Amino acid sequence: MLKEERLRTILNEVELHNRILLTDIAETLEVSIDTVRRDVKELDANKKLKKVHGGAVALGFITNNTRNTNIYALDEKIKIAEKALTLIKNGAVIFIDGGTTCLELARLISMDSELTCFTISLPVAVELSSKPNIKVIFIGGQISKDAHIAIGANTIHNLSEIKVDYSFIGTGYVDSQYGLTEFDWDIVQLKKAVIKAAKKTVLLCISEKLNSQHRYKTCDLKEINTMITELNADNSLLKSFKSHDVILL
Amino acid sequence: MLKEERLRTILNEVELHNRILLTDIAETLEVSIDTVRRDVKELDANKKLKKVHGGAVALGFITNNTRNTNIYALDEKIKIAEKALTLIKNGAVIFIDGGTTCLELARLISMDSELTCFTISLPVAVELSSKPNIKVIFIGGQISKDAHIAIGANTIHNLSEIKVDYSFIGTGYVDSQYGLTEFDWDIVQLKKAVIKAAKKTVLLCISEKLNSQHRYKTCDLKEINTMITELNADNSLLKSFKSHDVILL
DNA sequence: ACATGTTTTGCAGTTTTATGCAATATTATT
DNA sequence: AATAATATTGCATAAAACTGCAAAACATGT
Repeated sequence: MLKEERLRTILNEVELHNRILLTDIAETLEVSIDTVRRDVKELDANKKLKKVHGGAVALGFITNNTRNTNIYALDEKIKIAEKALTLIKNGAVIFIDGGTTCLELARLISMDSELTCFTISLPVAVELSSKPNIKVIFIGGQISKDAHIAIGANTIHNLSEIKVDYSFIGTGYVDSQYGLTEFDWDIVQLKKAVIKAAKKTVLLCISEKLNSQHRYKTCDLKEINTMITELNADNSLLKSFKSHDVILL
Repeated sequence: MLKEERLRTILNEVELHNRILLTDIAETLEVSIDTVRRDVKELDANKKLKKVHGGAVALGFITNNTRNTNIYALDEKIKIAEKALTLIKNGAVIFIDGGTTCLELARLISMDSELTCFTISLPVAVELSSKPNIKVIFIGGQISKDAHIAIGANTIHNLSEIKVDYSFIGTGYVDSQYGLTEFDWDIVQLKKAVIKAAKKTVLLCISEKLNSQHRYKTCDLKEINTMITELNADNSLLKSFKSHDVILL
């Protein structure tokens, strides 16, 4: 049996069962345990699986554990969040919006950084509150069942009384002509308040949402100071945004 | 079974039930208690959960009282919460405090019940927001790192503008003579506001806290309409509360 | 076909890791 | 204070991982 076949077989087994024992593989492939060990080591080095004591497990087996939902385009969102993170200086006062991309940003903030973070998002607040040096202020309100954020008049009123250095927000839809739009009227009111409460607004937006629009308008593009999206976003999509300050990965 | 699988199983159990007993895990996984202990220790070191005497609790499942990291008391807390649940009628407007006992109450509320719930506790809000028919209103404020509740002047101000049917609260210490007391002055101010915001206040309190007191006073016992504690609480402890309206299990 | 160098494989000895057990210490509970 | 439950520690054993080495398999150039 060729080595390549063995590697393929091992990987298949791991992906099928999420885990394998080296002894089992050695037996079924009729090679020595040392050979299997070397193979698995190689696969591990190539990030195909994770080698553990006594066997190997599929990559997704270890990670993703604390994440309860499967997030669409997670990799892209993490990259965007990483870029956004570079804007945050120690000691800053920021606002972090709801949505999965913003949640990734909250996740990425290091334990050591000292920040004051306002948020309306329950998951973001939970994530941040475990970081000892982050002062977390939750803007209260009724919690929406779908987005898990505080909404309503009281939330908007509270937002009107603060001014943060940076506001990191998401949007439902964004288009060079129509600006930022949403499906939900209440969300629009909220986002308007968020933008008003910020010296600078940073839009975190996967390319999927570029050049799409909906019924209710949050703001024009010119009110957004920085937009972060993927580099691989279709150039034709991006050129219409070029007149504005767009950071790409 | 691979060690990796065990770690994952333990983590899953913790996240599912918020708490586990080492003895239970050892039995289900068919390994020695020492092994489980080592595993949990490792998970704790990796910040995946928090190890406590006799077991482990999920992160985010935080007590507001360091004295009380004992997971055995949880059974009692659940019983107390179950009793408290009987007071909640459909359509009611209630407030639920922070702390593990109140969190248990939030967990027990059924998916079908229609309620309006105010809270200052992040874990309670997270728990309730998954229930479709509960209107959850989070009273905003700065999130305290230890208790994971909103505190501060804004929180207290917001509380001053609401009136709920029932307020379910916990306390650090309770004594027939000194009433409800706390270790923390800010918490006292908050609890005063909570009591003021309620038509009726229900104290959820494990017997461990009976006849203990601390520096700062929240209120007299007579301001509490109902106190719920365990039946097995020492009778001598309870008789001094008899002049008040005390519900026992 | 042959020699040479490289890669792969299995083996033996050694080191590391995982696990359970027992003795002791610490922590809850009464 | 006494008792029970849980933690910690050191140790023994077994399994697994690592290391160096030599034989086998393979590739390559002549």
